[in-house]
Parts: sequence; C-alpha cells; structure tokens
Amino acid sequence: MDTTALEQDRCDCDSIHDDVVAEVRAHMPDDDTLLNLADLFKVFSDSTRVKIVSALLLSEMCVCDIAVLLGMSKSSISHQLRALRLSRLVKNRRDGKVVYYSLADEHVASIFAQGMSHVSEA
Amino acid sequence: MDTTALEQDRCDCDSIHDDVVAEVRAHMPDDDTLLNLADLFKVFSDSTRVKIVSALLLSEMCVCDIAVLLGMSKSSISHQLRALRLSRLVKNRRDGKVVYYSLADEHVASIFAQGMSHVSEA
DNA sequence: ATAATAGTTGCGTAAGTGTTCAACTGTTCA
DNA sequence: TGAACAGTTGAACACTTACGCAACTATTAT
Repeated sequence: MDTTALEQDRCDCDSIHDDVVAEVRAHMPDDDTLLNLADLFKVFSDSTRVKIVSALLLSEMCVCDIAVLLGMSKSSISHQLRALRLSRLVKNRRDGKVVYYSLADEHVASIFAQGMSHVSEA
Repeated sequence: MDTTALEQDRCDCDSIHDDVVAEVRAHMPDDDTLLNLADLFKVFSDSTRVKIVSALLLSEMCVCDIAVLLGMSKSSISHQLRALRLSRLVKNRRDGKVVYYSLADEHVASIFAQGMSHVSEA
C-alpha cells in the first residue's frame, strides 16, 4: 500500500510532509480540549463582554451600573452576564432587589492581561 | 439639577451607584483598546483556528499539511490562515509552490498557554 | 508552451450571534 | 395586598461568519 496514494485520498496534493503531520498529530492537545479553549476565547470575543469584564476587574457592580456605564439596556447586559456566568467567568450575589456581579477567579484577570499586553504593543 | 433624575434618563432604575460607575469609568481602558482586545480574542474563538495555532506551535507547516491534519479542505484552511495573517498572529514564507506558515511571535504562545491552563483546570 | 500542482479568492449558503421588545420572576415597601 | 423596581428570559430580527465550490494565480517540470 502506497502512503502517497493514501495522502492523496485525503487531500489533492503531492508534497505532503507525512512525518511532520504525524509528529504534530501525536503531540497536539485532543479535539475536546481545543474546542473548550475556543469556547473560552469566544466569551472574550465580544466587545460588550470584554467591557463588562474590564469593569468587573475594577469593582463589583450591579446590572444597572453596568448598563449605565456602557450605555446599553439592562436586558442586553443581563444576556451577556448570563454567557459569562455559564462560562463560570463571573459570579453573582443578590442583595434585596439588586444583583451584584464580580469576577469568578484570578484566571480571568490573567487571560485579560495577557491579551491586553499583546494589543497595547503594536 | 438632580443627578438622580439624570441617571434615570439613562437607565430605568433608582439604585445606581454613581460613585462606583464614575470610578470604574475613569480607570477603564478606552473603547478602542477594548475593541481591539475583543478582536484579538475573536481570532482564537474558532476551533479551526485554534487547532491551526496549536499545530503551528509544534512545527511550521504548509497549507496542505494542515488540511490533511485537520481533515478539511485546503480552501477553508487558507481562509482561516488569512484571518490569522491579517491579525498578524502567523507569518508565511514561500518555497516554490509551497507556502509554509508559522507563528508570528511568542505572544501567541503566551495567550494560548494562558487559555489552556484555564481550560485544563476544571 | 503546456500541464500539473499548491495555494488564494469571491460567492452562496447554512448556521450562529447580539440586540431589542415584551412578558415574566423576585424582592421591597407602603 | 398591590404597586414599584431590579433583573431575567424567550422570540424575532438583523447581522455576521465558516465552509465548500469553482475559478483564479503562481510556480515548477516536461
């Protein structure tokens, strides 16, 4: 069985570097992990959510505070907070009618900071 | 002029914490920066692109290699590499008919690693 | 020059996403 | 009890995006 023919079954090109592909495949994280990673970054990929995180980095805030701060409706902020909550990036506590949100852990700050240092470099 | 009335113009709620909002607003990064940050994370928010980055972290590869590795068409890989290139996260060099891609800088690895450590924690 | 091959690009489509609106829950206070 | 308010939720809409197809460019080899 010719391996070149095999590769051609998978892709319409000759000059595949089989050894490189095999080596990389053997050492790459598994699909599930990479999917989770993409999902994590997806949460930070919206400017509204990034602004919310950036705000919570400075202080705990209620939904209304954030809505005023960003000049957006409470509804949209609540929707985004839900996404952040489901990803366990923020937590909340209720005090009477008011729900206060804050960051879930230090990791959020690390990821945010790492991205910031890349952005404010160019 | 009543500040409470002012806040109510902006949001249908009473219990705004004006001091907190003002303080956060004063110390938050500007909108442009946060927009760029969201755009950066957006590149990492797709599983195909994450897989590509994860592969290039291990070795320089040509388009065809990546297509075979991920079991996808050269076209879609090329599309995603374009996105990565426009964000300056990968660079490429041509050797005859073959175009080799590799990561643009160390920052990419840092961001990737930071995210990975958060994902493989739960 | 012609054929073959690696890679790119524009288009169409299907799936996904953010915002708004309206209706809802839950808590407080009179 | 009922009015008022903070917040949540689901549906609908507009908008975005990833993929494959087909046509294209660029490079090599005959």
